[in-house]
Amino acid sequence: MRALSQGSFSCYNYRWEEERYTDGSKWKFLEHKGPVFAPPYEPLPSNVKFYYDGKHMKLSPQAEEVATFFAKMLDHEYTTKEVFRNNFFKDWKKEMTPEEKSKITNLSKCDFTEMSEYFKAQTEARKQMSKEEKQKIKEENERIVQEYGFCVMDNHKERIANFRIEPPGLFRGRGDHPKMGMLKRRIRPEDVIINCSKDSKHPKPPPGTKWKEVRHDNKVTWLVSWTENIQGSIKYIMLNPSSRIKGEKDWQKYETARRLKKCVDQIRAQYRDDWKSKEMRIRQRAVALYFIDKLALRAGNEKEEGETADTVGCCSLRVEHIKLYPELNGQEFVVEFDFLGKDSIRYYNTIPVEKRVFKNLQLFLENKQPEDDLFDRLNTSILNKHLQELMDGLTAKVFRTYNASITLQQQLKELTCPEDNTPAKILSYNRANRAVAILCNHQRAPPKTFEKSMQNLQSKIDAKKDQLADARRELKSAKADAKVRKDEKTKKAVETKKKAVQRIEEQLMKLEVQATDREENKQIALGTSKLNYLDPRITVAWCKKWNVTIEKIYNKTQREKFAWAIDMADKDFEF
DNA sequence: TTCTGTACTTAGGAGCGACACC
DNA sequence: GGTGTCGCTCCTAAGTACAGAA
Repeated sequence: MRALSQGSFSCYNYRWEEERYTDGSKWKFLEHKGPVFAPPYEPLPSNVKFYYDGKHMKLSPQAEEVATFFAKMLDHEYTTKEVFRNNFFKDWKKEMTPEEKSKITNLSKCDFTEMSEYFKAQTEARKQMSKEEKQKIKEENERIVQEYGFCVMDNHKERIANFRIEPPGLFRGRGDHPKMGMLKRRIRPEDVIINCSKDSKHPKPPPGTKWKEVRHDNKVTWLVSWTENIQGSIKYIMLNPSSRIKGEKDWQKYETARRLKKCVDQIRAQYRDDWKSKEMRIRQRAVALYFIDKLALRAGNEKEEGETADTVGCCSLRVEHIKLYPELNGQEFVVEFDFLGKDSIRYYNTIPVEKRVFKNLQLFLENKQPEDDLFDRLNTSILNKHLQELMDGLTAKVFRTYNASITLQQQLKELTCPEDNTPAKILSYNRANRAVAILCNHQRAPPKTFEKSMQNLQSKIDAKKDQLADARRELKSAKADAKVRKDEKTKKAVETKKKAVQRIEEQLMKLEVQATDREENKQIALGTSKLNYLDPRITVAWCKKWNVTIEKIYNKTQREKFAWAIDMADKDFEF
């Protein structure tokens, strides 16, 4: 592997040698066409009516548009939630004319069903379109991608990730979000900041409009930004993961994690030592770091109360999120974690910890209320400052990357049997991947059709087993036949039957492997760790070592994102 | 030190199209 | 040809991190 600092980087699209910028610039030249805006609102046909308190009411276009957002979500349980309904109604009223506002005073008296039916019919009609019509739409989409989906950054044509501006609609937060149902307003050119280089052809705003600003900031990587109205945060249009700028950043991330590998033993020794510190803040820091390292918890930045769902990470854990058991199920010093993490995904885990950690936790809990911070002398900024002193570039999240990648490597070593066939090897890979997903708590809702699809697979397996039994019987009788007759023809028949048995055995095994894999994956999402935490070079090396084609592990998008790794890792790569 | 704003990464789910199967 | 299944892509929310102002 080449050194990062040399900046040489050649893969499918990149066959060049160039210096990295050392002054913090991200590019010298940047040219693009600007964003694609959401299509304008098309008023409903006059036969699609809205009713208030049982009576037809024609809505003004603005009020109607917002009403359609609600109508489109009618089947979702969101619309039954109190918070959602209140937020929606409040924002909807802001879009009404004074007359509408005075009439429509109760959301429960609003009847959106005709609108809802109309949109369902439209979806259905879209499905029923002829091949030609569908092809035409596809081509039009393709044209837009060709025009707006690419930019030029320093001599390279690059794919843009999200060149379409988010359309207006109702905000759907995750979990118990206090702002769910609020109106996410339409973004206009006047809201948009364009970033490109001075000497590029600047994107043109749609006729009759202006950009909010055109700037030329090459210290950042984004092309377009705007401020959304729900949280007041900035949204960006950036490049695709396959781009040079994202690929290098990704590479750098894994290189930082590999540097941690070299000093992690020392860091662990130190935080263990710090459990004994005289200073409370150091003990807290040391215990938090232990959790981040051992359990791959997220850092846990503070959040503004009431602005978002109530979720926590390590530094923001509260007393109510852990329980201490001096003894539980035959194990000593057990900590039970139960809290909502990112995306309101529940983290539940009981783990035995060392006595010192346990005693420290007892100390941290003393005289506190359930809603008090567990680590009251600590936040992510303090923790990261400390980590920075231990290793250049070290932050809390590097531990997640490091532990994920090292786990994959170890698990692959442990689980891969050289004599296994390819499907079995892939099962081992998925199991190693799964170990990481479990560590990182990457969950998914079990697919709605899970039970059924499992049953289907099982009946396929049963059918295959029957088929195998038949084939074996046939083989047996062929053998008996051959023993009696002893001629070429019957001998040949035995060989054919033997092959058939073998083939069916292989098919059966493949199905069984598939069933195991699927069952074990019911509530676990492998994609997130594959995409964000596992050094792709580990995977590339494993594929090369065991002659598994990379296509079996990475799909096209993933191969594009990891082109740098596919290009540079050989079978001996060690994380 | 705390707060705020900004930039960028990480996350799960919806929806859609390809493909297998009947 | 119709239907069910599944993987992929897109979408955008929700994190982390850090700089600079207050």
